[in-house]
Amino acid sequence: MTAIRQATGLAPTHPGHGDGDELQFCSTCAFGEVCVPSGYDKAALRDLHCLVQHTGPLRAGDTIFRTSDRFESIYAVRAGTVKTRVIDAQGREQVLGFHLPGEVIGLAAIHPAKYPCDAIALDTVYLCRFSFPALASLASRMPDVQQQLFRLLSADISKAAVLAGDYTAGERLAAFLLLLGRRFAARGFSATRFRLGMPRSDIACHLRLAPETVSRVLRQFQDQGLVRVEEREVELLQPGLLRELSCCILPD
Amino acid sequence: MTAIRQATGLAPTHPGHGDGDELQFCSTCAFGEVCVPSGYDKAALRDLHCLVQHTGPLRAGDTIFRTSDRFESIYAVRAGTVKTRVIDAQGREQVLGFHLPGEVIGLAAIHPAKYPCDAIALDTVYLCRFSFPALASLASRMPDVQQQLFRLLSADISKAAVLAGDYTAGERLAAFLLLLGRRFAARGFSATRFRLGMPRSDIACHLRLAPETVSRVLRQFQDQGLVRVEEREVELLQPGLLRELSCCILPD
DNA sequence: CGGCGGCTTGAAGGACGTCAAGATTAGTGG
DNA sequence: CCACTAATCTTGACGTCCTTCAAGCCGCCG
Repeated sequence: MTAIRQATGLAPTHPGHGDGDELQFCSTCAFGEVCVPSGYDKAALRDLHCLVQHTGPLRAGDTIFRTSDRFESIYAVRAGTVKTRVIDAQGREQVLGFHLPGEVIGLAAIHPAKYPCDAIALDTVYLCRFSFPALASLASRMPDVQQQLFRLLSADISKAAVLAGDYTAGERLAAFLLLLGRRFAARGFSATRFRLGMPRSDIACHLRLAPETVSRVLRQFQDQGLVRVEEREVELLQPGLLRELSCCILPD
Repeated sequence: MTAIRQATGLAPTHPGHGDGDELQFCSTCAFGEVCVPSGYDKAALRDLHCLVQHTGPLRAGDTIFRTSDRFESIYAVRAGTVKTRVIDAQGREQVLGFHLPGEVIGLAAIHPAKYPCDAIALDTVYLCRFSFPALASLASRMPDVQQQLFRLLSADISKAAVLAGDYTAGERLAAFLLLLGRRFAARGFSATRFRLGMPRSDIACHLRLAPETVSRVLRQFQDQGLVRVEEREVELLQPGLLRELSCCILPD
């Protein structure tokens, strides 16, 4: 990755371990406002930092949790890319989502008390692990923590709905690329120039398309001058047009 | 509805206002264990019952909340059927879900602080309205309430994922019918004999199919002896086979 | 070099959507 | 009670988007 970056003269386009120090990461993490001291008394802060456990590095293909594992913790991605997926009764894979640094996984497991999917590292991954019982107990004492958890949970409900609709391959792919860009931007990286952390087949599974269709549509986008794709490096050349294509999927 | 029920000699197949008294409803509601006294001190219970507001009746077509309305409350359905939907940029309707008595709507609005969809009564509807700020404040003091909210939120994340997959029309319809039956059963009604509270077109929108396809597949199911459909009355004749058809969608 | 996985490209087939017309029911007012 | 209209549902014929199948390409690594 580093080689490609240097060769093409790209600015850093992907959050990686070492791109920022601990504190800098925490400020862009979904739990940031919870973890970073903000006027709480010392006892509460000690509790908080006790329940966070840094894990990693995990290698590509490593499993973070598996379907039916007993639910104990939620995780914030600190570096790398994680995919969540289910394997249905016929052995077909369904990719539920990709998770970038600063994003949280495992929330869907609260209700059944079991993880409803597998979480798998797509490259070298570092995580923050939060014991959920400890977090819930802390939330009872700190309304901000409770509020943040409610928000994270609520946001996940809407995310799932985004790709549930009945859209064409082009609409879905345009929305996927734009959304990925926005999520990188929210973490301080370029919204128009980034690296896909996953193979085409995973993108296809996620968008309910055949890998061949992903290939064809990307080629078509490139021929129309909408994007530039080289391997997994992507540049969005005409975000406005992509936006128009995806307008029926993305909210704003 | 009552006329048809009597004419066909069906047992009561649909929860309606008057099918049970207040307390009986509350015992099957998603908030039941929160609302029904269970060892809390009197002050807490008074708070709780203050923040619940009974509303209704609403008529078919009435709106409970609209997209972009400021988020203030979540609702439990007490009687009737509610659909949630979004209208995309091209004016196409997407039905996100149908909500039966005992189920909760509005949770996806916490994060953006606005409702992300419309909620519309499909027939005569009664609701319990919970002020969310009051509920969150109560949750800080009552861990059980907090836990229940976490569970409800978490469950909604998984629900959205169920129909997001890449399945055939038959698989989706089979899963839809079975799931509806289970939800009725969870509220004390028959799991195999119930009334569809919505038109075919709404089912189609929900399952990402054309209304014509819903019609055709239902007819096919009937010809195969899997179901009996008469108007909106449905009887699942071979739940086992339906289960097999839908096995890649439904968990258990 | 040679093998392997990921990606691309082409051709053929299928599942579902679209269009159009007819059937059945519910609702309304005479 | 009946006629009339509108809405919902059904059924058929045809078209389309995407998948499937098959083959070839490219970069990577032993």
